[in-house]
Amino acid sequence: MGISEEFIMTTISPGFKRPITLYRNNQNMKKQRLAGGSSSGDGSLNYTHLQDERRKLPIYTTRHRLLKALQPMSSAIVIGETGSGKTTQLPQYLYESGQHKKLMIACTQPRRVAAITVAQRVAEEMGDQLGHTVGYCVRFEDCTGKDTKIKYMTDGMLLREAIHDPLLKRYSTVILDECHERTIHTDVLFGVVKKAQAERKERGMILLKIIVMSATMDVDHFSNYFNKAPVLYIEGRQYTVKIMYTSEPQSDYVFSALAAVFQVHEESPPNEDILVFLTGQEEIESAVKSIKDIAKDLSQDSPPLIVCPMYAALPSNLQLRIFQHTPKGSRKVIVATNIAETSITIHGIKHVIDTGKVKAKVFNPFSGLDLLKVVNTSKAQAWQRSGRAGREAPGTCYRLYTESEYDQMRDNTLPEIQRCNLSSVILQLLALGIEDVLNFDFMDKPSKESLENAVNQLELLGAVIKDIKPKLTPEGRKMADFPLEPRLAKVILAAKDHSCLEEILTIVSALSVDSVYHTPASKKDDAVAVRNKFMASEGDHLTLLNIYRAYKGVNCNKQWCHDNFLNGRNLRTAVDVKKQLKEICTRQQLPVESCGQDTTAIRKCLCAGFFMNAAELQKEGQYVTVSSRKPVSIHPSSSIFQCKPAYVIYNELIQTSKCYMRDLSVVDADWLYDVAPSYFRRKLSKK
DNA sequence: GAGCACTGC
Repeated sequence: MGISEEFIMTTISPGFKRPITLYRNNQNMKKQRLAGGSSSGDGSLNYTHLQDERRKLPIYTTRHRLLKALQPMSSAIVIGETGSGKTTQLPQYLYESGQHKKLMIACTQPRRVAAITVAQRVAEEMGDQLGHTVGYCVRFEDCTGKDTKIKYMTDGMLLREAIHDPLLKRYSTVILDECHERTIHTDVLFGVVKKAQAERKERGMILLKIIVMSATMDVDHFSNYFNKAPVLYIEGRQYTVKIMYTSEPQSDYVFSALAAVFQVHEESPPNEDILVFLTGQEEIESAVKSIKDIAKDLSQDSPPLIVCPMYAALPSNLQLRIFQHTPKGSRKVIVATNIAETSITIHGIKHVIDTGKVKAKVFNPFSGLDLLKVVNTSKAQAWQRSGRAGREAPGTCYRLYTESEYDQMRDNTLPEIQRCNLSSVILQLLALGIEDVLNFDFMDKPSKESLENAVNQLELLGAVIKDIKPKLTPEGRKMADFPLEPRLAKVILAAKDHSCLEEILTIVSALSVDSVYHTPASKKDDAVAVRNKFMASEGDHLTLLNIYRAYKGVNCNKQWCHDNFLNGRNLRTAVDVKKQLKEICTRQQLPVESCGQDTTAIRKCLCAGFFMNAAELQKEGQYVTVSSRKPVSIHPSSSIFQCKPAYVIYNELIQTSKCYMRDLSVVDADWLYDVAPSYFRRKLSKK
């Protein structure tokens, strides 16, 4: 093994070691050192103060040893807990020491906000204007310049860049941060940077240094993949979090969470805020209501409770409430989804209540259907959650499950790449010039079925030709240029033949952002009634077109969105997406034309990308899918729910009480045959 | 006649 004692700065103990056991309140209580400390500061701090701050970070004491160790290494794994300063400091150290060799240092993040805020902080620390030496690059925003040497970016962005430059020639170092999260992008990047490194070496070019940063302890896996790369450990700045387990398994985790909230509320001094992890919007809204109702009946002596819901679909103005300072003498309770696990950090949290549950997309390989289901978290997730109680001071985490239930949890969440449709990934790898995609060097290889599925879908779309190895077609190359799933990219390319790219770009943009609808549970009927005016008889795609046009017609007015139960944030994103897609179309010399009122042209284009998602009305009034004759129904939220057209196409199937088609358009059988004659001949002969 | 976690290009 390449791990040398000399390189191990400090060993830390994340949650996989046996902790000390104490007892109180009949509950098993445990003591554990956890991630803590905060590295983000406010923007007004001056340069000298910031330099002091930098020197106080745990990573600072190891600076020289770290640089000396990294100098000769082509690849390294850096393990550091939250608060160690690795994300802000390591790129600076490499730059200051000249190890960047005049090329850029890339540091990738799974999330946009992280890339932006870290870059801002580092620019400040260096006393430099953002976009000069230090910059960031995320979708819709490139804040880098000709002098940029340290570039923070989303992992997806580096992957996009790699399509046009597979050897990553502008970079001397690529730091892949937060690798323990195992996003589909970092997992693909692992293989891409490894290949670039080998090829640059072979061609005698400047070597590519790869640094993989992670909070995980599963270091051997990472190290082995990168040719037994050495592992460096950096100490974190952490506070003790007491872990409590329940003595008995809980049958109703929402009820237990409410009980826990009020137990903590009674036992703890005010100003110690509580963070509760639940699974979804509805559950959270109802829990928030219950907490408020119960709080009304509490005695006058107990501190006032401020209860805030938090989930991604919550409008931004309501999201901001969780960051407001808690008035002295009261207590804030935040009820959140796993958005509070990594994406946002809330100050003042002293108590975490962890139900041990999360809503996750579960892929059923037998039906080929996605299903959103409440499942148990992994151990890693549980530790991530408890860490949220120890960011600024020692805290407590109440786990609403027993210790033996904890022991039965899987260690890590399954990497995204093993539970997703891979058609985008395969298309990207082919565009990167990877010849043998089915045998690509993944750190954790997806199943053979899942890879073959993806290739088959791409073949249907005309993006690849199946030979001994799948080969990219010129059309596939064009599709890869779009930041869209292949089916939607295909719809755009098809628009050329129907002179309706303007409308198609709008619909595709609206489809590729989160829901443009906002439906508060209490005003469901109002929302449906008000939005009725946008409904198109041809289906949901044209309804989206109507909404987008109306939104632009009022100059993207926020109040109008609110009045019409639409999500302004997501509509705004759709406008940005459309602009970006339009630029790519212009580069590809696709004429952006409008078809006016001709919705037939639009629906024909949609068929080109979604013909494999067609359903046919049966005599009994039931729909079946054309691909597998599976019984399906129109989702009640669809604008054609009341109608019974002979043929429809849909964007996705979702299994709940029934198997529902979502986002539909009414189509003509002839259009389907025209767009994929051989596919439908095959399907016909099966009948 | 129903209900949708979270990211990202």
